[in-house]
Amino acid sequence: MNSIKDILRNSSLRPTKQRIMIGKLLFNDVDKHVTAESLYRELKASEQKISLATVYNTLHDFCEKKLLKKVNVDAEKVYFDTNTNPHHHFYYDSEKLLIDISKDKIKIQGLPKAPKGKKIKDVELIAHLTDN
Amino acid sequence: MNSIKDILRNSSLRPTKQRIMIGKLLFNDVDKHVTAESLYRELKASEQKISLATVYNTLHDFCEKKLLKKVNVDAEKVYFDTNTNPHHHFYYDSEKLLIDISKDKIKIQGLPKAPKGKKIKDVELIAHLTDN
DNA sequence: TCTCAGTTTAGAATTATTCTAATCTATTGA
DNA sequence: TCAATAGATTAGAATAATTCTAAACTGAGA
Repeated sequence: MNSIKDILRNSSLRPTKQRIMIGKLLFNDVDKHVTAESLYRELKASEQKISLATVYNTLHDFCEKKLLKKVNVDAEKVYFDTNTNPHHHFYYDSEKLLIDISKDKIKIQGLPKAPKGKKIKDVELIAHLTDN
Repeated sequence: MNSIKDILRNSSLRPTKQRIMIGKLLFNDVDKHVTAESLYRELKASEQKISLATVYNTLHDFCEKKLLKKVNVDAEKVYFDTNTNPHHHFYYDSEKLLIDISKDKIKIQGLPKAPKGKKIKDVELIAHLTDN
């Protein structure tokens, strides 16, 4: 079992107090979808002292190191997903809730090839759910 | 040929000066992808007087009336697409440029069915392009 | 241990978006 | 036709989301 410190060091991120606090919340549990704001609230509730700016910085650092995956769903909400395997999402529009769909279930055919000099880095598929 | 006023009236939106200004920029031309900010700059350049808040309000009104389609790609950029047919997108990450992919080219298989009481309203697929 | 060159943090600044009070407009009825 | 009014629309002000940057911290080398 990797400690948070090891995870950080393996990604050449210094294991600072703030990053460990955040890492504990993110990586000791099942897969999660968080926002900067939701994490910040969780941290405050646990009496930890950290600024919202640091939460943002850390989430972005983690993304760069592929420890998290950024998911843009809603204009006013960026989610960070601890599941970094290629996969897709259901999004519950009214509940603002994100659910993973495993990638190997889904087959996408007919995607045009990328123009010269470009390649497809990532395919994001989000199925929006509403009440029926 | 529908005038902008007709388009607005058909959607039960009052044909105000501001909406007509915006409608002219959006609906008299080929398909476009705009942001509130980019539209606002265009309007200012043409000496029209309008507030950024009104541009936001109008874009959202147009979306509600299905005259535009909102596309969330990038955390810090919401696009509005004048092509309201179901379709998908290429996104040029570095250029922040959005390109339509016609829906009938693409086949998506294996999408789980929506949970009880929910239905899939919309499937958004964005293929991110980077330099290779 | 002491420097010094990055790194990291978080308050301040900026940017994006929404709210709401004031203004405008279409309709109704005299 | 015209005034009153209810609802729609606008845009300045407020809020919320995100980034910037100066100060604090840390680790490697002497």
